Amino acid sequence: MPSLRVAKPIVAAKRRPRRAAKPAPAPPPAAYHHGDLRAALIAAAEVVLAERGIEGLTLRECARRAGVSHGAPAHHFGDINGLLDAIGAHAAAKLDERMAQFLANMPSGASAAARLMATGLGYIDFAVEHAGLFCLAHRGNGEGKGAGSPAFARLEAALRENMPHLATLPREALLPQMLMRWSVVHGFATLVLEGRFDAQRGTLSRRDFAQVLGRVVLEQLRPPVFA
Amino acid sequence: MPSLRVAKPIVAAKRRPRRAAKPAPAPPPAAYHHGDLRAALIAAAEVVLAERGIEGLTLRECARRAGVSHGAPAHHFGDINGLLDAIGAHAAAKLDERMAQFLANMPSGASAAARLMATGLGYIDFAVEHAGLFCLAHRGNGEGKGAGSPAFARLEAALRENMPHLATLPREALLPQMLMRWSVVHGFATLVLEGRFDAQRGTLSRRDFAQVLGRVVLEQLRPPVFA
DNA sequence: CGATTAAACTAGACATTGTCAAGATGTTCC
DNA sequence: GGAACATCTTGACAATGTCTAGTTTAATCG
Repeated sequence: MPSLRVAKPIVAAKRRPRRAAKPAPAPPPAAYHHGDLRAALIAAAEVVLAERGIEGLTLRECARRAGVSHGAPAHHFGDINGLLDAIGAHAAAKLDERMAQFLANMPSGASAAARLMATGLGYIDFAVEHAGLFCLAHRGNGEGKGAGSPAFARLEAALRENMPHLATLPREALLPQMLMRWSVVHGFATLVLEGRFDAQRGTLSRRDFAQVLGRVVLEQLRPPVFA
Repeated sequence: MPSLRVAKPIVAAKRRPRRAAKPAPAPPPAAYHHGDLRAALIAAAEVVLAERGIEGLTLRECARRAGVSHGAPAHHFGDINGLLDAIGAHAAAKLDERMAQFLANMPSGASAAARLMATGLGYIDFAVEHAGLFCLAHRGNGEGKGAGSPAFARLEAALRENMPHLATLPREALLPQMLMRWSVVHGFATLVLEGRFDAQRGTLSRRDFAQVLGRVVLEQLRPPVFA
């Protein structure tokens, strides 16, 4: 990284200028020369990320895998941070998907507490299985982040379900609870990713171990506050 | 990073070959040509880290600041990961210092819960004030990490104090509690560092905001489980 | 005390990376 | 058909990590 000087996103912010009327062939803003190179580059990047980790993720390597010249990505992402942000947005969506999936896999009669736990375990599972993506999922201020994200809304709903006597409280009143639970899950996932518990897990895969230990850790949060 | 091939720490692991009898001048293994270049490089690295963040930290920049040639660091750290690990070890020690300091600043009559909270706030404060160092504090399997670290021992002591009825329990019985609390603090610190709450903090500095919000979040953990 | 050995460091080279500028190629629209 | 434009290529440049070989300096030992 040669120039870390001040800030020169010069060619950065211009994603989809216009998408005027056009009943034409490909779906969204499809192919010019290549066929939606932007998506292809992101896909390539995710493969690299899974293969060589975050350290091996390079603009040029992505271009290579996509079969284009090394300068091509610049027009779509401007900067390498642009690419990282794009992957991050995709990753955030996938993370949310995983949580929703864990939630959907619960038996229909499951308690609210069990469903709350499930979303947490989904978060942890995604982090451990896709470490690279997970690291990039928290970038920029894309609208899907922090408060306002679907994940946060799900957390809020689960919490209200779980504590009936708080169901009607204003949001600020249970925000601390939400933040605390978010912190536990995020922190635990991070610690696992840093290999902090690798000494304790025997023959179990990191993923399985994260699930069983994660469940134990999250159990510590019960009984729900003030219940 | 050219070669991510397999693993070639060739000149890596040889820190202090021998330190035979020698009542001579400088303290530990002091100066050969430069005067403990190793320490000077680490110091320079920490300055760079504070000035330009983790992205601006380079072997060559450190060498420049220390006034040595660009190849010099290799003999002390072998790899750039060697330097990062060295800084990480230093950072871990400083993090522990900060927690101990927060603990020491408590009034002598403070409750066990308040002291437990204080160590957590110390953790958070260090993370926010020295983001770069904090990121590197969790690397490798240096003996000061994870279970077995002084911080972990402190946490255990505070927990036993806080829950008298658990004071005599075997360690495994309260390990989940320790992990959970570690996760909250670590997770919250990480979220703050990622700028996740920057929209909510008004004019407060990130550091101050982390303290007040951190306190609120950690309050949610009381009353202590099963108490 | 002088020679040898080894450590600490220098200097040069190389491959790789991010970024920029300029040009070539195809698409869209009037 | 031709202008305007987005897309992509090519070539260049500075900067970085790492390797190799050489140079300087300290420690050791006969």
